[in-house]
Amino acid sequence: MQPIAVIDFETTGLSPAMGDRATEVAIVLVEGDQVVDRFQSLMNAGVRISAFIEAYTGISNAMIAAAPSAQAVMAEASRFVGDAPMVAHNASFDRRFWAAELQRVGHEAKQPFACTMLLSRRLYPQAPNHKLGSLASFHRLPSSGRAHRALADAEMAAALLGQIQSDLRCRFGVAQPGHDLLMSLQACARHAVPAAIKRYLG
DNA sequence: TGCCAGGCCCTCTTTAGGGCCTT
Repeated sequence: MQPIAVIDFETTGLSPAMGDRATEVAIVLVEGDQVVDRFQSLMNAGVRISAFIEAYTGISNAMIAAAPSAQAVMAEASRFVGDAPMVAHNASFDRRFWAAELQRVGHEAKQPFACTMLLSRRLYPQAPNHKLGSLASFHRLPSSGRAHRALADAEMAAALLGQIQSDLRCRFGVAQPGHDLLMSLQACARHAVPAAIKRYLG
């Protein structure tokens, strides 16, 4: 069974195109329902962290100063992920930083991304909202540490992915929901989810 | 407690605008 790499970045802001950089990355490897490996590291990209971001993430300039270089961390993260397809919550955000930080070390971001936020909007329209923490509460998923730190959020996203896969099995009878089904579902409008499942099952 | 961007999606729409979500 091919593992899925669930990733979460902490960063200095919202846009690598505006000069924002990653400050921490965490990746959780999932096979079926099981977390089989974890990678987490702060990273020093040589940029200052604003007071707002420090309060938001708990990651300080002192912590970053003592961290390994962004180049070394991203090279190791790239090796850790390999060719595994990837998942993130609001994946458009993490995909941009994944691509931007890898480009700086000469690596290509070739992995496909599925998004637990888009999938949750399709599968759980009754949820109060689709923030990661809210969905974790909605599903009563276990807490795994301080919110807005990379490993805790990656673990939470992995647990949400497990919930999604479990619900696909129960609601639609899909035996082994894989990354290809997740990609298919997130590309469909909300009302077309059953049709997407039907196409997936052939 | 916020701004920056970008993709998705809803609706008072489609010749557009704005909310959500990520840090």
